[in-house]
Amino acid sequence: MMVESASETIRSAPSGQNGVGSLSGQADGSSGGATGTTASGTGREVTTGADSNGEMSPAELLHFQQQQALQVARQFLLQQASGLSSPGNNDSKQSASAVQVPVSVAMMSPQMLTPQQMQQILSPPQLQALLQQQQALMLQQLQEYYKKQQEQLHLQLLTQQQAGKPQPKEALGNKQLAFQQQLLQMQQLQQQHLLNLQRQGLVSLQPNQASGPLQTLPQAAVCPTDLPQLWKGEGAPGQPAEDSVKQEGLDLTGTAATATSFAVPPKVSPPLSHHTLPNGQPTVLTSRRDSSSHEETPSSHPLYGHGECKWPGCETLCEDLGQFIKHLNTEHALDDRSTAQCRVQMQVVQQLEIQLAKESERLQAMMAHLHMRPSEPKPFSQPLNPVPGSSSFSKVTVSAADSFPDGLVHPPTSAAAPVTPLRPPGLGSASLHGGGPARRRSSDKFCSPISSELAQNHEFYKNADVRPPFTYASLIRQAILETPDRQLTLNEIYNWFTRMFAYFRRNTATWKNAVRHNLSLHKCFVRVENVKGAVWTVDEREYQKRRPPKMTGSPTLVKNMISGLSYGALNASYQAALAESSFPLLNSPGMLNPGSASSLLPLSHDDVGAPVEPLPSNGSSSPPRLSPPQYSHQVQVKEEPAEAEEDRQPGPPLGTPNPSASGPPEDRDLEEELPGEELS
DNA sequence: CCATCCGTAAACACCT
DNA sequence: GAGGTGTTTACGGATG
Repeated sequence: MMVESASETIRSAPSGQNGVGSLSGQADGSSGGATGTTASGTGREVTTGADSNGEMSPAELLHFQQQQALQVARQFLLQQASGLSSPGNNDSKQSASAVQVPVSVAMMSPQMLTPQQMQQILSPPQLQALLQQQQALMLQQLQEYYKKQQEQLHLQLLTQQQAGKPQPKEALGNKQLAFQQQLLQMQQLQQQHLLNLQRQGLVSLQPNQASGPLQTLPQAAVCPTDLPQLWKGEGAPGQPAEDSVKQEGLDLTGTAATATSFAVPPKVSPPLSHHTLPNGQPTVLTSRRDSSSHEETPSSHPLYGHGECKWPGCETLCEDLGQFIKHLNTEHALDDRSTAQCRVQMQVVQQLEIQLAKESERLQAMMAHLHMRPSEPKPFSQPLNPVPGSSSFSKVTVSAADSFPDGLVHPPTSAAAPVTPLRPPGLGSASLHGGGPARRRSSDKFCSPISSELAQNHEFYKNADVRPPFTYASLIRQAILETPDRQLTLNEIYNWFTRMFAYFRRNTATWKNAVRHNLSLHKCFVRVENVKGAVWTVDEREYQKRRPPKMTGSPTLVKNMISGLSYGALNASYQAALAESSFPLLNSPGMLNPGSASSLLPLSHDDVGAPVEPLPSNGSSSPPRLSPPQYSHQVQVKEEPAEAEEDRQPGPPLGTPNPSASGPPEDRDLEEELPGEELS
């Protein structure tokens, strides 16, 4: 148990009842040895009739769009492979524009990469850019489609009138109704598609821009952190949440109507509303079936997984798909509430997109830097490349790592390799390189502060229902260390989890159990009796003991990457790459590395004092937790460490449970200092 | 194949 | 008794 060589990451749990929709959307339970991502590979090369005209059904059109997206992506890959990628592509926007390949051209691309392959090769930002562009395109075409339909309808009406045929009113009405239904159908398809994409984490759509990828993202009127609450709130009928959404001015209905028209007045007969919904394919990038959404996919539904409804805030248990469909039709019919929830979801997507854009920028800069391309200084929050000589990968030392919060620099040797965008298909993608997607095995080698990573991305985790790529132990530790007095009650730990990660706002029973389990199981967590009760502290020594001295990059990372390309996994991977590099560092006995000594300090510093913004988290009921800085002045000791620790801390020499009580030599002392230091 | 780690589930005890 | 807190065991998946 001392050696925590294994994954330091929290992988997507197949078990939990619901898992993250995004993570486990595809296969229930553990069935997915190759979980998810499977189906998408096939049937990919479909060449749908190019002219998306009258004949094409909405579903086909969508499918067509998806194909186009894939083709464009492939084209992009080609460009990259041939080194065409302009160095200027530092941010996703540029990437996006750079990818503007005429559809026709894209369609002709000889490259036949599977979506998985592309995902393996393309970095998240790249995918993001590609998909966003494609979505914009898609929306445009959909709009055209709408127009055509309308024109057709008008024409029909006109001709009928001209013909003087006394068209029974009902007939007209029926036609219009039919048209409306068709529109609605398409809209739902769109919505479905968007949801799918969003769940896959690959794309999110800006409601109010039908075209034009990635642009100034209109800040959501709703605070991202409110979203989860909104969901919950909306779950109950007559909740104010819905109203709040409306009054928040989410005028998406008007502006977004073209994109995702949730605004369709529910005058259309309900029955048809949901038939089209069932079945997006949880698989990555969706497959053909996905688009041909009229046929029921018997086995899956994007809103159904692990036996429960994944409609935001719902989680109703449904034994089978049929039951779920029923539930969907009854509980989530096309009504005001559902519409409002969709709007909220759109906001979620928006936020994710924003976050993704940020991350994309960062990644681009990282890659640019590691490529040694003259990357223009990005407006990062992070002061990277302090290391002048950093240009040489081989020489990245631990100290350098300090300066490399995000740079997943693999100090020795292979550092360069990971960066290359193109890699043997079987191997991990460069973009997610080194750090390893979900697991941190290789992390030791990477020296970048991650807790900082966590801090930097905490906005992301806060809003995105993505499982953080850290183990429970790491997270717990982080939670505890983030507090000025380095101790938390169980409940406070819970609160931290829910506050920091959207993912942990669900399945509370599961992860709370895991938290308790970890607290009890790991020696590094020390329970200290308190007046009020008990608080938990971290024994850094023990914690560090867990880390194995040697770990090198492993192919397993790759595997993870490949297998887990779903939304969560993708992000997790990305995050993990960044994150893992930091946590470990903190954890690792810095002593091992001579150079690390210096870095250890700052790092742990970073770790501890991580700039985690306090951010009013409406999410949790937790008492407003101040950021360390604000806290510093507070009372250090919640209570004197009663003598109740022996039970847990029998013997470890340094095991003084209460950090503040007796500062264990180096580490602890250091850590103690950190807060103050950081604060000042 | 084995050992280890991790996450999850669950049973149980204790306390409020 | 219900619920929260802790502890412990068991299991399966992932990994080296």
